[in-house]
Amino acid sequence: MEKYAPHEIEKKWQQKWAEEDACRTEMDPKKEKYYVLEMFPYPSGNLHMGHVRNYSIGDVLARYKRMAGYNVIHPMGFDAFGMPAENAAISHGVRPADWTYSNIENMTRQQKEMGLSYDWDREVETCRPDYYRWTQWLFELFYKRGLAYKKEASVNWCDTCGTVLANEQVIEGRCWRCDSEVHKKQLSQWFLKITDYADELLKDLALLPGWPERVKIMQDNWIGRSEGLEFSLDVPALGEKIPVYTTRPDTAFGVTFLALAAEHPLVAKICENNPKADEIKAFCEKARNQSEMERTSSESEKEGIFTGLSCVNPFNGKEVQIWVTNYVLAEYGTGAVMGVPASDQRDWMFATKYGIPKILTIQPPGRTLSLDEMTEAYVEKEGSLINSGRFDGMEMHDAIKAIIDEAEAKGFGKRRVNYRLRDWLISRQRYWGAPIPIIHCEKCGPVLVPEEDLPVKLPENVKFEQGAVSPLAQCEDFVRCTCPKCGGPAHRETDTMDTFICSSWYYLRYTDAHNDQAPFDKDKANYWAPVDQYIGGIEHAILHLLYSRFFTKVLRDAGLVNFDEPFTNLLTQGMVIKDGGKMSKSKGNVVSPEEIIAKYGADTARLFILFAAPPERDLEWSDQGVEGAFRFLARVWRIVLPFAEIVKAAADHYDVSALTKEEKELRRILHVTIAKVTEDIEQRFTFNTAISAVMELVNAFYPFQDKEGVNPGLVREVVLSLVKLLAPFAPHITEELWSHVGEGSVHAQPWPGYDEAAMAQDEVEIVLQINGKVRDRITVPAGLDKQAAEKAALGQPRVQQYTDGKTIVKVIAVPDKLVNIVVK
RNA sequence: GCCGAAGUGGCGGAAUUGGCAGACGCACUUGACUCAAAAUCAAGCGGUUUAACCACCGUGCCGGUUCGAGUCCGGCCUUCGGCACCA
Repeated sequence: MEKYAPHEIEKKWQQKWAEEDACRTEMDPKKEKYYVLEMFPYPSGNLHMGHVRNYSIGDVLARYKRMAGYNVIHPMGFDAFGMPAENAAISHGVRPADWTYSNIENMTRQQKEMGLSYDWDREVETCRPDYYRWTQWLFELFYKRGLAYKKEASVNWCDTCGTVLANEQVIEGRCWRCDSEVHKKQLSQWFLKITDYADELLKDLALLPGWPERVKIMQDNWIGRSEGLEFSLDVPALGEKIPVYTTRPDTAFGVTFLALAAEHPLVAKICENNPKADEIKAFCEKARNQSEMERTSSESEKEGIFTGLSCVNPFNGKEVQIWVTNYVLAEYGTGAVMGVPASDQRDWMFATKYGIPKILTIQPPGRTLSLDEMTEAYVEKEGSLINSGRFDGMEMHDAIKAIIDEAEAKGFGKRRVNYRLRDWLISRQRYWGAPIPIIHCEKCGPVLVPEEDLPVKLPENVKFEQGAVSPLAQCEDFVRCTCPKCGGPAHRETDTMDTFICSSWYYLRYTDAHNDQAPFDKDKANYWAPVDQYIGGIEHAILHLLYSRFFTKVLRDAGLVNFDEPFTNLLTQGMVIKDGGKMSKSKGNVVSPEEIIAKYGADTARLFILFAAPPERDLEWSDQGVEGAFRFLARVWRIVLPFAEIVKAAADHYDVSALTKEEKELRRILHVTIAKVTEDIEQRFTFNTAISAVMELVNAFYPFQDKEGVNPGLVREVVLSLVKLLAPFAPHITEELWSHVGEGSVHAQPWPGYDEAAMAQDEVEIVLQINGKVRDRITVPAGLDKQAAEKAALGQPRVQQYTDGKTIVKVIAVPDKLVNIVVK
């Protein structure tokens, strides 16, 4: 017998599969489909262990589902636009396209070396004109539906990347990609109106029982729905009204000031003819220059300036001072807030600092607060109203309703729902992205590039320089054009789209990757999509996973797809860590997949990574664990091959009743294993326990290699099942072994079924407990009833020893498990 | 501050419905094979105690429910992750 030599085997079968197009799938409405998708990678140049883990999990599912009889689509592609390509252009002078395509080539080679069962014919690369043509087409669709607009706004700007960022891409005030501090800039930018779908995006989380709870909670928090009252306060001196939003209308009688955001539009008018105008303007300027971190940290100082003006609280007619502050957010609600120091901690701190009065309007149940003794605001949502005129004594939740009703009845306010979610800022002042297909005409304003002129291709004659403005804006040939509407001189939009747009619809393009008439054919998309099982990192919990949901809903409303949600089930895999931390170049703890595959082969790499931890948890890399996985595969090799002749000669059907006791036990273990592996893959995704079950089967089978005259029918059953059970995890070695024992490809075999009857035991060991402590074990016939088990237990000498001279209070018997005797 | 997840041998982990804690693997120890080593095969492997059996202790901590708790309930502690002036 030859030794297990993974490299020859793997290369051989990878070639064969490629030649035979083994993973190619076609739409077939008669067959039930299954869509397995792993998040497509950014072409950084090399696969890392996180990719290996992601793809190994997906490949097990894809291969299993194929064997289970589904028409499986399992595609791969590249999320190929983005900053690093442009940075390479700046620092190394390579063209972003060349850099990207050579990385894709290398990573594709690495993916192929892993033996992943992708239908490469469906591959998409988002930076190719035949893909971004349709990204642009979809932008136009959004535009026509009123979901894309350009507006001047205070936006997040990253100096290092030289571009604006979406809210979702700012993490603790820093850029998600380069970690440099983000600051606000007033710019005119393109947005997608995701807020139009805020309510549905929130509500439909309920349609996703197959998503991890924490991802749904994160999206829920991010959307941040709140219900409350919007009402206006008159400013008699200006003849204006200031609308405010509050979730605590019950505290409306406690308002002692009105707080405006420094960016509030009314600030300019307040400054007209105002003796404090210079001071106010200086304050606003200072607030605007504070970093995101300084302004949004809850610990930072609340500052403000009195405008000298007042407005009127419509609920009680009282005058309240108008202040401009640094802690009210311009973008949320109305950019103005009613200040209630007694019921809001921020307002409390602000009022204390500036000597603004406080009025207590809520008393908690069971105790009496007084302002003199309070050191902080009472913010609990419990209690009843005081100092609130006609609402005094009312329970606060009832008061919320009553007060909103009154505001609506009197016409100065209305019920309102607010979201934390903001519209998606999609403009990027960068080159390597899909150009926004808009032409700016002096006469006609912004005009869509006609559909037949798409794609708006990226020009190639551009310069890349550190710190320069977008290369596209400097490219005269690109910028200058004529208006499609009036034919007059015009200029192109030079911003490109956020790459998250490209990745918001790629899973649909896979269903019809070569279509040059439409982004995808409706029937094909509706057959294959939604994705049945999506697998990827938790880092996309909000970003990509929220954007894709938004896209899907818009496409549904446009009649392009007939489902509400893109990803029916989601599995968020844990990180691969080593020495307690995430693998990273800076920590120097990186293990390269290429090295591992070169040393042990892809099957070992896959098996280790699937065995070391359940998919959702972080996985600690262990070089010795990899050795163990390799040893196991070699063990399988050694147990299967010597039986090849027997297996080939034996018949499929054999007389089970003729098996010896040991043989029968082996067959029992086999069927238990099949059931266990099937359940673990199908329902729990616990590949670690599935693999351990196969190891136990191999351990049970091992002694049989030395035995004479083992039943050939049983040997055949065990060997063929074993190879099939392991096939999704280690596709190459199993294919090689299959070529010695079976016909065709193992991956085209039906998944083995199990026989409940074979799983049954004749005898079982039960535990005998005295007061819950295990004192003995006995073997009894399976299915022995309670009385008989009890009797057998009480007859045991060890049991008698413990019960002797004591009173038996109670006996609990659980058939096939235990007998517990309670004594006193 | 709010929300969430987790805490089990030397290590990764298992115990799916409240019923034998530690499956499987790694590491380690011993034996076989070998001139020797590696590989392989066989056996052992939570702690205290013991020649051995036995016994006692043991799933972050304190308490509760139960014949029986890693699992359920109440109260903490620690670690990690997310959100964080959203009115």
